[in-house]
Amino acid sequence: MTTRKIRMTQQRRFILEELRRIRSHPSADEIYEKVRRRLPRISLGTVYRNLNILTECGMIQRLETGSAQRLFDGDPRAHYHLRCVVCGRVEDAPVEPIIAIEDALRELSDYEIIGHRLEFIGVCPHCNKRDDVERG
Amino acid sequence: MTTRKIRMTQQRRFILEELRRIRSHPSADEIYEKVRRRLPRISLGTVYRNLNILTECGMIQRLETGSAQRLFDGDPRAHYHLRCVVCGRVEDAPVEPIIAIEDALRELSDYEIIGHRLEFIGVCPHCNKRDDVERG
DNA sequence: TTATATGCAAATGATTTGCGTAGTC
DNA sequence: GACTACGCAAATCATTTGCATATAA
Repeated sequence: MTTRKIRMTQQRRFILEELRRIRSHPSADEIYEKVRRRLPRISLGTVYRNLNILTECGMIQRLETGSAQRLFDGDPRAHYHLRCVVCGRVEDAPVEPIIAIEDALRELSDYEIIGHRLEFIGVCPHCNKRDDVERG
Repeated sequence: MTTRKIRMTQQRRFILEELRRIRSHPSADEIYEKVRRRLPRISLGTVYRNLNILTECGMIQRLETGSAQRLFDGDPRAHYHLRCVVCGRVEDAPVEPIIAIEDALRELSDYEIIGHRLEFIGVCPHCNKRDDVERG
């Protein structure tokens, strides 16, 4: 449990800034493209390293997706997500987290429960509209 | 939307059998190792192909994990999971799914909600015991 | 000053795919 | 017999890592 010293480099700051500015939940590659406009010599490896460090520090969150590619969330607070099955986009769900949801399980399981993740699955308005058109 | 004909090959049947027999949620590689005992010439590619086809058919489920590796679940019914943060093991959570959980969001979101996934995070009894020992 | 971080490129690891052959329906 | 699936090996894709150099504290 060595406490590591974190230096605030330009790369790290820009990555964090982009992540906080964007409402969506971008992939490492999307962040790389954004930051590259301001820091043309940054490498993709550096982006990955920083995303991992910032995740470990609890300054950002890493989202699991169905595919191999992960997404990142600049908001470190507990909140739920809403995923579009058609286009894969992930947004924050406009509901507050319900911590009480863990209580029932505490009595029924021999696990020590420390949290939960809830994700809603749906079709976003954009894809919904497009589906209508395609169906005629 | 071409309806594809699915043939029940030995490989496919054995994969399905293993997945249904096992209570845990194995990776493609673990399934490969199990099936290989009965079908020594099966290839890992075939295992992946079948796991994907069975997932598309809704006969099994594919689980997202924090890492790149996916896990598979022989139970196709809607149910929640319980993940150990220490060892990564995933079990079924001993609670019934609550469909009503989606209702609140239907009014608050412009997404067409079609489902949700809930995962509890905790420490399994096995890892909990080990932690105690290590802390002394 | 000195440990931490970077850029680059090569390595990794899980998963997918092309192709010729085998097996199911 | 026709068409799906298989085994094998090579390809792909996201992510990680080794190393020499640069930079924040």
